[in-house]
Amino acid sequence: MLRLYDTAMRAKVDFVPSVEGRVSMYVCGATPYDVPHLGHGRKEVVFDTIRRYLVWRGYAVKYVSNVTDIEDKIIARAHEEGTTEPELVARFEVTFRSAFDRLNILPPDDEPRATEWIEEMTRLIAQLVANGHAYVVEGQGVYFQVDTLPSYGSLSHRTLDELLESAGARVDVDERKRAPVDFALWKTAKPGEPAWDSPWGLGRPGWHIECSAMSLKLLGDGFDIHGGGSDLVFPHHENEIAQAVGAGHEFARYWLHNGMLNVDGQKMSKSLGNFVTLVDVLEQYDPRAFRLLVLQTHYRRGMEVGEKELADAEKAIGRLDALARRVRADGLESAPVGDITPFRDVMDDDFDTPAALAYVFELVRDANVALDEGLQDTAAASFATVRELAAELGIELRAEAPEADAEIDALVEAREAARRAKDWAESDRIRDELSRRGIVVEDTPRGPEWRRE
RNA sequence: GGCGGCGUAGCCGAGUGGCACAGGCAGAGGUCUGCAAAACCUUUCACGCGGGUUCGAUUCCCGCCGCCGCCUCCA
Repeated sequence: MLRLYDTAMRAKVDFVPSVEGRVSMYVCGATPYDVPHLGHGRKEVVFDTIRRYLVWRGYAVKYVSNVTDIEDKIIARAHEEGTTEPELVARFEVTFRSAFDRLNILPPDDEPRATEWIEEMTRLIAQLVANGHAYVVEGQGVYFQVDTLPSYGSLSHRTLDELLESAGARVDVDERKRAPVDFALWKTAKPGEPAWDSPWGLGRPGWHIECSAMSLKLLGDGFDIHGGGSDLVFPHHENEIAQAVGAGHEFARYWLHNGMLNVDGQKMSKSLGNFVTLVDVLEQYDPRAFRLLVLQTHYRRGMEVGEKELADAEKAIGRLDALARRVRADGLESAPVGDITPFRDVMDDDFDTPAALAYVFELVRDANVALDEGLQDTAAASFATVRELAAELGIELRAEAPEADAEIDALVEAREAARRAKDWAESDRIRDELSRRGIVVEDTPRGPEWRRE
């Protein structure tokens, strides 16, 4: 039985999809007004891994993740750069997607853009106005009236009183709203801003309404899983629920949130200015190392990331690849997958990827031991399991055959000749020469083998 | 101030009411190697502090200290 931690219940609960064998999930995507940072990367890796696991577990999964392509920050940034909003978004979307591709993130089944679903949003807003949950402020827009919905706060476990007490303590209260906690559903356009038509005049949707409208439309009422970063629990996800419920819909049945990523113990974020871009890290390190690092921490916890952590993870990846090379050299690549039960058991327990990886690395050792002892069948079986489970976690092992290179081959051969002649000075000199060219030579029972570092 | 989370070896980081074999990285010693590399074996180092419940607490409860997140845009 698959169990997962539901934010609303604040507990691990049995996962029972609303339609047997099928899972519908929605994960809040990013607002591409700048390059992606490592936090985006973590979120993508976490939910991609959960999605892959559900598929691997036999569910037919429909995975939807949105692109917020209209929003205040996009407008501001486009203005700064003297470009248009669509151009800005298109440019950064490419950056996001290519970074995600390198992380082996599967594309969503559907990736709705906010601007393509305006009509759906205005319909939802109109419903909220009709139901008495929203009100219009002339010249400003439409607001959701929080105190009309008694269940407000159920996800983030806050009461209206608590919210009213702290609201305004840190933020300027908008004078036109009936209560400080009320939030915008529709924002009236100022001159020069991109705008869409609506029953309340030209304007654009509020951030929260997008996700409610698009998730309900694409996945239907009562879809199974809604995910996102833990910093979205309040107010974003709370508001999504309010909008859907207020309009008479049943919303997500399970809420999953990934923990934040810390640099030197502090949350990494745009506002703190301590963020590291995903692009930089993926250029400096094997993208699989970042993925491994993310999965070595449980998804709900905060995790530390820095150069040391990334370098360590890269070495761990090297260990996997080294085994793959060994196995390929022995021609043991095809074997049935062995025991996956320990893996499934820990993954079924709220996606415990650190424990799952521990099992994978135990199998790596088993395979190496078997190879050392000449137990080829055993080795092949362990390796097949390693490869299968690593791939399930989105990590592909590499055992590239060294590409043909006459010059390198000649050097390696010359070194071999020197070694045969026991001319160690010469053979070491050649090895140093190769090393300068980024070539690693390993002397194996089958003779010397080389690869690029 | 309100709500929540966390504090496990040198670092990252799982887990558990019953001896702490998690795992990765690093350190030490060894096997293999001409030397390496890779691999394997052995090994050093840890449950923040104080109470309580219990036969037994790192695990459950309370308090304290420290750190972090949310309460505002945020993954």
